[in-house]
Amino acid sequence: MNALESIHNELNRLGYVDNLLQEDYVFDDAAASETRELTIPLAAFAQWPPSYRNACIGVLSANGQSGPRHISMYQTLGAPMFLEAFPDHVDRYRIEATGEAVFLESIPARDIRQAFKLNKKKWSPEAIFRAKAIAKVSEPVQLDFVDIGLLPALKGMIHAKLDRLLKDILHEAVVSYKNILGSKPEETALFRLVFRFLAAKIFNDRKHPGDWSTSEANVIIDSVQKFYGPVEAGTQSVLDEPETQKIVWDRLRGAFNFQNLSVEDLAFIYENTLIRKETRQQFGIHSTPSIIAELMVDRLPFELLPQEGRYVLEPCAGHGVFLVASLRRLRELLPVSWTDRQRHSYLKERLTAIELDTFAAEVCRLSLMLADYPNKDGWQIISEDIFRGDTLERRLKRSRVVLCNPPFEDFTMAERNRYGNNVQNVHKPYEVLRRVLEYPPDMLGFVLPKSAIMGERYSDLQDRIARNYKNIETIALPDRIFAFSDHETMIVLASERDKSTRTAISTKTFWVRENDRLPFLETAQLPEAIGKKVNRASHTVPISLWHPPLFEIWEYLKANPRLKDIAEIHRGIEWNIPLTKSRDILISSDPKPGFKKGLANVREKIEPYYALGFVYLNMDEQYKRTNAHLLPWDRPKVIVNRFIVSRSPWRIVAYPDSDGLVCRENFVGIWPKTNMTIEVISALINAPLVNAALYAMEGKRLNRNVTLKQIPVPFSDTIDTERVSSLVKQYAKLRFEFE
DNA sequence: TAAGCTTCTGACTGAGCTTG
DNA sequence: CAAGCTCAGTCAGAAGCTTA
Repeated sequence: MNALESIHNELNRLGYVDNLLQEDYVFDDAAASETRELTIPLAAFAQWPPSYRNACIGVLSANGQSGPRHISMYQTLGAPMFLEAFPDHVDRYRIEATGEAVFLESIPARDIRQAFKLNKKKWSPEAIFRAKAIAKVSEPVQLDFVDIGLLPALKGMIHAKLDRLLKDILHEAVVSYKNILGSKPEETALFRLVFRFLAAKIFNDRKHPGDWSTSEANVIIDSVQKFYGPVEAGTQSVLDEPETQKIVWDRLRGAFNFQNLSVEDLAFIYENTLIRKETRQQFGIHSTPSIIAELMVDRLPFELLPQEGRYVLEPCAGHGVFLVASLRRLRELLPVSWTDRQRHSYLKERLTAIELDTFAAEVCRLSLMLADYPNKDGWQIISEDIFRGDTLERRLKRSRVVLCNPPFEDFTMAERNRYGNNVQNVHKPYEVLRRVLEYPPDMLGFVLPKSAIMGERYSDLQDRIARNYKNIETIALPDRIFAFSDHETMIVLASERDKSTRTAISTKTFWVRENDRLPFLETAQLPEAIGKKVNRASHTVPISLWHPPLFEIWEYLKANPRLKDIAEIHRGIEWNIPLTKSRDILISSDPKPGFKKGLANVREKIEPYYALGFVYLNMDEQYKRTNAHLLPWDRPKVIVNRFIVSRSPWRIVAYPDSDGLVCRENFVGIWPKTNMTIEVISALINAPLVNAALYAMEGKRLNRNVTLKQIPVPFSDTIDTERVSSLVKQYAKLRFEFE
C-alpha cells in the first residue's frame, strides 16, 4: 500500500466517508483573476455539498514538485491542513491566509497509522470544521494548524470573482438586448433568466444527474423550470430573447468551476450584483452587505438554543440576506451525518421572511433556493405589510431569533393615515423595534441608524433591551458600508434573555472607524470593545447601550462644569427665503444699510483664532426665520463651525470675535456667561479635549449644540485667564501679520 | 392640555471634483 | 469626457418647549 492509499484509509476511519472524501477533486483557483482549474488527488470535507467553507484536509502526492510553495498553490481549496505524500513519508503543512504554507512535521510511512490515531480528535471533520468557522461557538476549539484568517480571506476572493463575473455577464446581456430590440431589458425577467442559468451551472459543476452542459439555452431554461416545478416557475416569464439568452448561458457555461464555492455565497452575490440602483431606489431597498449579515449571525449564539427551537424571523426581509446567512449558520450547527433532505426540511421550517414587495420576495426565494441547492422550494415568505394588522405579532410569537434591517425613513403623512393607531412613532425603525420588543425573542439583531443608539430618540427602547437581555453588543459602523446609502449605521445584538431586575448585564460597544473600514469589509474584523457591566437594580435612569470611546476621561471629568455652564450656545441666523435663489438680497460683499459684517461660509474662512473673507449679512427682520437675529451679536463671543472641518478627530475650530460679527446657521456662536474670556473659551475649544469629545460622541457630519453643551470643561478653576488670553491675542496678531 | 412657536435634524441634495 | 463620488450646505418638517 502506498502512502496515498494509507492516508485514504485513515481519513475514512476519522469519519471522512463516502462523498466527504473526494478523489481527484477539481476546483477553481479563486486567487487567479481568470479561470484556472486545479485538481487535487484527495480532499476531505466536513459536509456535503463540498465547498471551501467545509474543506478540512487536502492531500497531494509529491511527483516532481513539492514543498511549501507547491502546497500554497492549492490554498483556495479552503482546507487549513495539507498532507503531502512521499513514497516513504508524509509531510504535514498549515495553510496561511497570506504567504506560503508552513511546514509542521514529517511523518515516516510506518508511523502514519499511529499519527492519525494520536490526532483522532484534532483531525476529525467536526473539530476542523468548528475550528475554521468564523463564528465563536460556545466552546472555542483551537487547533494550532488552523489559521482563522483563511476562511475570510478566501471568501473575499471568491465574492470578488463572482461579482466580477456576474457584472460582466449582466453588462453583455443588457448591451446585446439593446442592440437587438433597441431598449433595455425588463429587470425582473432578466433576473429570472440569470437565476435559471446559475442553477444550471451549479448542477453542471456539481455533476447533478441530467444534461446540464448543453449549449442550447432554451433547453436549459426548460430543464431548470421542470426541476423546480411548475408552481415556482410556471407563472413567471424569463427574458424572452434568444440571442441574449444564449450570451448569458455561453458566458456562464464557460466561466470558472463552481464546484468548490459555497452556494450561499452565490446567493449573496446574486442579489447584491443583480439589483441595480434604480430598482433599489424604487423599492426603498438598502440591502445589507453580506459581510454585515454574516457578522451579525455569527455573533449571535444560535448554538445556545435547542436545535429544534432555532426559529428565525426576518421582517422587512428584502432579499433575505439574514435568512441566507442564518441558513448557513443553522446548517453548520447540524450534525455532520444528516442528509440533504433532512437538512432542507429542517431549514425550511425554521426560516421565515416577511416582505411586501413581490419582486424582493421573489429574489429572496430564489436566493434561498440557490443557497440550499439542490432542494426545491417550500420557503416561508409571507407577502404582507407588517405595519398593517398583526402579522408581525403572530409570527413573533413563534420565533426565537429576529433579524432585521428595517427601512430607515419616516412614515409619510399618507402612510400614517393609512395605518392609524397601529403606528405610534413616525420613525419606521423605531416602530419595528418597538413591536418586536413587545414579544421579545430569545435573541435579536437589528441594523439601526446611528442616531438611534447615540442619541436620545430610542432611549426607552434601549432601556427595554437592557432589561430583557443580559448580553448586549452595539457596533457602530462608518458610512459607506451600505453601498447604497451614506447613512451611518449601528448594529444592535442582544441575547441571553432574562428579565430579573437584580441582574448585572454585560454591554459591549465596538466602534469601527473610518480607518478600520477596509479590514472590516474584507474580514469582518472588529476593533477592541469597550465593555461595561451594568446592574439593572441600581439604574434608575434609562440604561444606555452605547459607551463612547475614551470613557475613562469622561468618567474622570464627570463632576466638572459643562460648556453650557460657562457659556450661552446658539446657532447663527436663518432667513425665511431660500438662500440659493436670493443670495443677492441676503448677502453682500460690501457694507449696506441694514446689513452687518459677518461670515457666510466655513471653508477657508475660519481657522483657529483667525478668520477672513468677511461679507455683509442682511439683518432685516422681514427675512428672519428664527429669533437668532435678535441674539447679542455685538457682544464678544466665540464663533465655531457647525459642520465638521475634517473627517479626522480635529473637527471644530474656534475664532474669538470682539468685532460684532454675525454668522449664519452653518456657524455656532458661544457667548461667555462667567468671567471666562472669549480667548480662553476658544483655546479650550481648539484644544484636543473638545475635539475628542465631539469625535467620540458625534456622527460624521455635525457638531451639534446638544453635544457641545455637554462637553466638560477641564481645569475649570485653575486656568490662568490672563496668560491664556494674552497668548491667544499674541498668536492672532502674528497670524494676521503673516497673511 | 393643546396650540403655537422655536429649534433641530437629515436612507437630503446638488455642485464640483475625481476617475476610469 | 461622462459617470460616479464626495463634500458642503439647504430647507422642510418633526420634536421639543412654552404659554395660555
